[in-house]
Amino acid sequence: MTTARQLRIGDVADEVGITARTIRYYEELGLLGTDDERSKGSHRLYDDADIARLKELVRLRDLLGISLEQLIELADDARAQQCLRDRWHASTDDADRISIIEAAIPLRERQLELVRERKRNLSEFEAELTGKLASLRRELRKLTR
Amino acid sequence: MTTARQLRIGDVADEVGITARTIRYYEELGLLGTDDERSKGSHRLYDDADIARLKELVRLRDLLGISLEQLIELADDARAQQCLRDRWHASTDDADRISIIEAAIPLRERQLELVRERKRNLSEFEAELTGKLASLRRELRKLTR
DNA sequence: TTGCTCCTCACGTCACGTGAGGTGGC
DNA sequence: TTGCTCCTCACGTCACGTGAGGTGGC
Repeated sequence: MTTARQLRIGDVADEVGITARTIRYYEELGLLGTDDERSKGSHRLYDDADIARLKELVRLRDLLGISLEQLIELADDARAQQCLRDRWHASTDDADRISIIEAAIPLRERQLELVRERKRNLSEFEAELTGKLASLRRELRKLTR
Repeated sequence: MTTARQLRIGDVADEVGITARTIRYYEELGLLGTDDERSKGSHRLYDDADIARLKELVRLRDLLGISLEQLIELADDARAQQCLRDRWHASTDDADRISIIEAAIPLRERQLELVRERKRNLSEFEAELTGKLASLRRELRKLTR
């Protein structure tokens, strides 16, 4: 049993690049493990898995512009998957692991498609900007010659 | 004098892919020509230049995640530039046009740099996702064989 | 004249920001 | 014990959404 390092909310916020308020808000929305055994008023504690999760949420939010409502849906998908795993966890057999992986693959594929679509839109924008810059520079050369 | 087509706010909203409320809000913030001669209560009218401007604002907002406050700054830059042009407009000489172009170029260059940075971040994300997908598929093949 | 779209308030909402006032761990 | 970070309300803000009630143009 490895003792994972326990981080406080401020450290997590710094590492992820958000504020403590945002982390509490995401917990309130159910985007993070709700940590049932924490007694009211006591400090929240996080580990590296939580940091990885938050970083992914923030990236989906910022780079893809996904709303928190949509993030909750994705999380629900993931949780349904987790539930599936828990139910079959007594018999950690191959059928179990296969179904988990088969659920995870289309989720990642959807994310990948969103990333690529966004890149295409940006490439279009980039092309327009380079075009405008080229014509501006052409015009400038014509005038300064 | 070409009679530019006059569009109403709903048509503009449809074409740009936003709502009329958003257009009014942007006008309120000073992101669109404030149209001084419109009497209170009468309909707003737009032309193709307004549509182009709105489309660019929306793209900067959505693809680059730029806040409206920052968009206002950019608009102020552009307006200062416009002011410069107006002041020297009596003598539409080369020095005038050169200064305008020399002001426009770094503005476009900054936008281009932002677009490329965003693309780099997305490429990084894309690489991670393809990596995860590859290992998921490897795992699946190992289990189903 | 009849719809339809537009107008102006004005309150609601989402995703947090920002104190106020108080408690907990090195 | 002294700071420092944490806690929980709770109100503020940004970027609009969403009616309410009324007016204007084909």
